[in-house]
Amino acid sequence: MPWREIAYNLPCCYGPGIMSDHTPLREADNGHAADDAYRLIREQILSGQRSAGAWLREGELAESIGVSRTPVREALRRLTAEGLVRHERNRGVQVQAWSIHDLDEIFSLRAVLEPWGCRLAATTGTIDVDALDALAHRMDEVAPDGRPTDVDELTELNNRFHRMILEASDNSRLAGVVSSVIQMPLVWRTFSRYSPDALRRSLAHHHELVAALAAPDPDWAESVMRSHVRAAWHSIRLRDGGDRAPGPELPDQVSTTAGQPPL
Amino acid sequence: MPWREIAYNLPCCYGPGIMSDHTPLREADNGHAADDAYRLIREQILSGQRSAGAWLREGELAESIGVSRTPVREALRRLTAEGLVRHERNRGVQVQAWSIHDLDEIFSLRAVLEPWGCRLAATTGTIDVDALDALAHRMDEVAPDGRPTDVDELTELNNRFHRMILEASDNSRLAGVVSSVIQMPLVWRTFSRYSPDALRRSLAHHHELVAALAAPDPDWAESVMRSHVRAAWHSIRLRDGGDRAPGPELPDQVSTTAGQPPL
DNA sequence: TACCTGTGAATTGCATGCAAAGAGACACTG
DNA sequence: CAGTGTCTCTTTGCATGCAATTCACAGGTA
Repeated sequence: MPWREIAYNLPCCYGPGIMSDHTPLREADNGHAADDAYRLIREQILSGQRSAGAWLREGELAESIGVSRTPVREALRRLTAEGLVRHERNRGVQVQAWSIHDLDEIFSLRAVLEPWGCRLAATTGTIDVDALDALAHRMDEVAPDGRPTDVDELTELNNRFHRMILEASDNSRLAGVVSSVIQMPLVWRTFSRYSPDALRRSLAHHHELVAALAAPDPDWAESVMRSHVRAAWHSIRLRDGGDRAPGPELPDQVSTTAGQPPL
Repeated sequence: MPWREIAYNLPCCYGPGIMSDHTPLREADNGHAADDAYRLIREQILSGQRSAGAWLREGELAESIGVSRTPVREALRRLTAEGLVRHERNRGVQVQAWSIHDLDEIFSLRAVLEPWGCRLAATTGTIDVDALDALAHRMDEVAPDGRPTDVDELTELNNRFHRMILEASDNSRLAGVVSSVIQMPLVWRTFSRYSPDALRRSLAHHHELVAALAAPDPDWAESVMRSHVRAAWHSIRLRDGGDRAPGPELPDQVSTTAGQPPL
């Protein structure tokens, strides 16, 4: 069967012969179309360029990114699995919309999982306390007196801080579950909602966590982390008109292990 | 633009013109190639037809299922996101291999999440106790005297029992997280590893859970569920040569809420 | 007006073919 | 004999085009 098209596929990357004039994104083109698509679309969602409820058209995305629809589809399926977008058969994909109820679900889950992970990290004792301490101090610098100079960097440092603790818990699924669940608050651009007081308290918690993990005292670590998460929950809700306390379904202490004197 | 191929795509489903003689699967063909591929591949993995470490070739799967490689790729990406298979760029996809350590991770997570969910279910009080009770009794019938007559049905009933409780917790993410995490034990074909004694105890737990949720007494419900999960953990490990107790990292009681008299 | 019905445009679903990346075999070189 | 280049074969990655579905909207009927 003869095939007459000459350059059916171009030699390497950079898709179809004719390309629209607005340069395709793919800044740090690493040669993996699907990965690029995933990263770029995800960024656009988290940065708010694509707002909740907006439809993501495969064709439009493919053109703007500079790849064909195939890798875009793959990226969209991945984002669907992560819960950032919703997929309806034969209709397309739209950016997931979040409600206060979602926020409550997420924080009540965090308020169970993160303290537990923190306890585990204190128990295994395999955490690099110095690195953790460095992160905490770096955050102080980025947010002197509770006023952040760079919200993005602060968020990034905070994520690394929490991730480091969870990874020391020796339960990789725990770390995976938490990070899959806390995607949404990123959309909320968490730290920009903190009052200076709340932010100062949050940073103080970090230092206290370092101390509890250095001790190491699992009860202390778990308890500080629970305070930390619940305080964050309040800080975010308060800015949102929602002034009732975070869900009554979560008692003040969910998980207290008996006894064991401090130190 | 002339197009000479006649049946380039066949009118509806059922892929390419020439099809190998061994009938493609797609038993309950619902007309959605990607979904069919996902379901069939998943079944083959869970049933053990594709054993851990085996490579899943897109071409082979596509042919055996009776679709093209595109929907197979989509199914494989989905399974990757769920952790059932591993994907290596340009090399392919292989069935995930599990270790005792994975089992411990999963059960220690369950031992935190399911009791908490059970507490929530008892607190919201929105659970259909009668339906739950019916499931518990049905399980008695399928496993009279701790000897299952149909392991598959028993597993299915058990899954429904636990899912029903988690869905009553009013935290959809909790249900999602648990079900995404407990895929692996399915591979272990859990109930076939239970001794008659262990299975009897497990079924008794179910009835006790119904009672605790009917009361409703959140402390009781939470506590029974914790026993239930930890007992299951032991039952599975004991059959595996591993005779040490499930990870010391999880104290016997992870989450005890103070006070509140029974009833 | 309310309710079908049909037509067209936009968009996804899927099959296919080429190009590129690995894996293994084998000869060649130091 | 170990290391290295090259050749081939297998398999994935991606671009593309047709088919099918959905939606909006216009026109016909009660």
